[in-house]
Amino acid sequence: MGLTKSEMFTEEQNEISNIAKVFGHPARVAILQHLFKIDTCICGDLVNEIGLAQPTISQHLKELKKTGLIKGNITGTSVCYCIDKANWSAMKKTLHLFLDQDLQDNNTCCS
Amino acid sequence: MGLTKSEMFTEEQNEISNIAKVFGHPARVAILQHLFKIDTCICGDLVNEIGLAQPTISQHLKELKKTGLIKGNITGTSVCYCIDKANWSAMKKTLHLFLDQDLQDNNTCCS
DNA sequence: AACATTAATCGTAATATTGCAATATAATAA
DNA sequence: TTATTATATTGCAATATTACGATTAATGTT
Repeated sequence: MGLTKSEMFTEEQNEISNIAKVFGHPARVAILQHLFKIDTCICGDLVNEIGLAQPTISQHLKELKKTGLIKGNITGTSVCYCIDKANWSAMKKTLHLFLDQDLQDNNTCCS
Repeated sequence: MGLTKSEMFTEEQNEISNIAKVFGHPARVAILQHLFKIDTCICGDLVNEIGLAQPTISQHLKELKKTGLIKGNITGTSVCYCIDKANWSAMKKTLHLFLDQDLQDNNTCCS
């Protein structure tokens, strides 16, 4: 159906999957990497840098803004986007908790 | 179009987004968390644990297996699924490189 | 005012994802 | 052999995502 049954899962599970979904497109990964690299940006740069059409980039930026990973300041006719450091840190903490789970190494069935 | 233009991005960007896409559904997060918790598993457990229909769980397991995060051993009529530790570690390394990027903190435009 | 520039929004087409009923497959039990 | 049990596969309907042309909105420039 294409409709995720979010209500069946814990808040943590939904939070993790929502974060992951944002990273689940190479254009958004590329945008974030570029923002990290130059540490300041405008949308036009990204259109040239990444090669997708301007409306497509704008749409991806909107997704990133919606989850709070980036923020944008309007400066004249252009918009300056950059990483939202506080939210990035919070997101990292959530993901690390999930990724850094350790196994007790006592599963004899799959070794 | 729903068709990601993967060829426009670096191998690293595609790798990160492919990993993230797997985590981009709460059912798959729940499956992985459960596998970590009990450190051994069969599919039937997951159907009860998670509450989605058996074919749906089976489909999610297939995704997880495809990316190598889990592996399954056939034992009689049931299949024992568990985390693939080596691949999990490799995946973690890739994601950490991306997540732990640091900002030079010299962006004056968005502060 | 008239035009240029930049980014957002709208509308739409194409593809992907999710979920499940029905069915198939495979191994075991009776 | 005939159930029974456990999981996979198929087929399909519904929703989501991706991409972009056309347009709009907002600001800046001449």
